[in-house]
Amino acid sequence: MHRWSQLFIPTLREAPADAEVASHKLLVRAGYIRQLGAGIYSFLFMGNRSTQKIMAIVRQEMDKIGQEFYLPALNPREIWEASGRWKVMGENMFRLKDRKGADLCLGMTHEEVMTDIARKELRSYKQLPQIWYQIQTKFRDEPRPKSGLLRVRQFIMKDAYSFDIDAAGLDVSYQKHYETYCRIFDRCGLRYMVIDAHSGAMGGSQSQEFMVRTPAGEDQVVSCGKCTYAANMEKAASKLPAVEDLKPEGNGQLGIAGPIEVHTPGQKTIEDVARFLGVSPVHTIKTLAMMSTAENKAGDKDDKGDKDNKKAAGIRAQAIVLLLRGDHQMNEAKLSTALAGKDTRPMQEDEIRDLFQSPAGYLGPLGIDWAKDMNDSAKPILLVDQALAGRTNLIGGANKDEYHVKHLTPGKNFHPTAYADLRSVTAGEECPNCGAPLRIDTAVEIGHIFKLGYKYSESMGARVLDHNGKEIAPIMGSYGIGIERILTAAVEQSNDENGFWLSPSIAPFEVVVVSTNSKDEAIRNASEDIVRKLEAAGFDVLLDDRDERPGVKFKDADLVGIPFRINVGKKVTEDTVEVVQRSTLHKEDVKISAITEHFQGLRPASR
RNA sequence: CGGGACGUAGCGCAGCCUGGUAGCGCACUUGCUUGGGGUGCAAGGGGUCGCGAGUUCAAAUCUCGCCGUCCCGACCA
Repeated sequence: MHRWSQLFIPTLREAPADAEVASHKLLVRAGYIRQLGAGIYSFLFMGNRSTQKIMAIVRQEMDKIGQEFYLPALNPREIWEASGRWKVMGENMFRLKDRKGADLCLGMTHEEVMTDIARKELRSYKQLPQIWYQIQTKFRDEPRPKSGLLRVRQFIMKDAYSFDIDAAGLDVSYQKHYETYCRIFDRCGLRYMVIDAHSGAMGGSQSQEFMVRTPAGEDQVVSCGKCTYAANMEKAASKLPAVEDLKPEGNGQLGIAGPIEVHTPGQKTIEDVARFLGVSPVHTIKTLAMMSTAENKAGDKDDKGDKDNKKAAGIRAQAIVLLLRGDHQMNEAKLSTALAGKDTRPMQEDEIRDLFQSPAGYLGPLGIDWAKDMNDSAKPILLVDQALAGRTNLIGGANKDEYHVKHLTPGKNFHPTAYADLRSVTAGEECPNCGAPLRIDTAVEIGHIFKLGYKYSESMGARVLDHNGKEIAPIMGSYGIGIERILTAAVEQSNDENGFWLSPSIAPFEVVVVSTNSKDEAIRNASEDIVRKLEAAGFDVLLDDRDERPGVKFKDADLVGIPFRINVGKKVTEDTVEVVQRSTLHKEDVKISAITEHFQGLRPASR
């Protein structure tokens, strides 16, 4: 029997001043966690019970589709060199040396170790498909740990990897994970959404994230209120209302006029220029100048050391000019996708002047010899956002101080290297599927499924023989769930000023029995009797037998996340206790003799 | 890594400007009291004032350096 009086559940009336978000404050106040350092937390009794239950659910569901492994957190440098990520991970990876001076790191994720096993062991298509998973501690040296358990440097992750002979097989493995993840999050009692995610340029053909809406989240999620469309900001699309182009000016001639320079003294921002010329920003072009930085994030399989990379950098750095509609915002992830994973940085003013002979605020597309296609690395690339395709008579920079140009028409007056989706969606724009207005929310990512493709199997040399005896690389998927984030998200979405409530499936206890007066023998006996009965029926029950005033116990019971409370008071003489549902605070009298049946009735059918 | 704030008892804070015996609330201990929403009374225990230098007769307080934590930004397969 779990007696509160004997347990360590250090509840706090006030949250530490450090805590900002609800889940952080409440998990500390409820005695679930304590902070050890920035982004490093200890789980105490209650917190550990909850995460253990979450892991049990994850295991049960994952065991239906895969096999559990347990891989080392301590990894030798070599396998990370093999995949090219020793370098790519940069400062985000914890690194250390052993006594012999050999480089080691703490795993941030386990594609390398899993693929290493695969390359050593898998030989034939007959061994495929495989789904391997583990529940493991990950380490990431976050530049800025924050928001309590939301962004930490050490955390538990369930990570799974699939190996298939072909893309069709990967589709099946991916779908299995999708369904499994839905079951896991459903069982954890979360309200979540599944969104299309940015899959990067690394051959990742599909990627979805499981998100929980909360103001504490760090991701921006675009979703449709009417249909099921939902996507990460980095991927989201929208329909734009048609824009009526400006009429060409001049002697009444039809069609499109040629570019005309206009004097725009002191007008630097889009808003200034639009106002000055008496037009809406939708008729203007926003010009952004970027410089590609050397490394190809997705690529570099062969990490030959600093010198070679720097040399390559010198060759590959390239100017990239972006054109967007004046009122649109550039999205870096989309830009990266358009550039096949290349990193970019904004150009310096003097670079713009040197390259384009234009002052920084007045850059425009005219008179520059743009690259013909994306592979033309000798000339600057002109990337034009799709929203400008088909538009006419736009206003843009004249490459000349205090001058803009009217009557710019893409494809006519200048020739883009390519069109691409480069802009961020904003709230209220139309859903690409159904046209209803889109909303944007912040959310926290609790799971991610990802079609990896061949990146790791190829770079690390995993090969199997196919039906024809031909050697091929297996195609992989990777699938993650943040264990603590399930807890955190659950707290974020179910709390009030007095505390939080978890689903019975992941709460440290399903019921707390409050003995309202521990000096009263009848009450005390009845309380223990109820606990015994419920435990016999398989419930996790906490008995609050502390010698405290009822008010103190009620406050604590409300705080600590337990979904049901039984108040044992004077009515025991009438065989009656009060059952309180924490989420609704709904109270009802229940006969002690029928207490087990009462709770069995509340249980989900499948168990 | 850039910008900002903070560091005094387990938690929340005052004291610092104007240098001189370290304080409040909660929590904790003991006794009494109370017993359905953090009961009341009384008596107690607990602090290297983040660390290190410096100035001074004297430093929580002034100066410098370091460390730590939080927030904004950058970053976030």
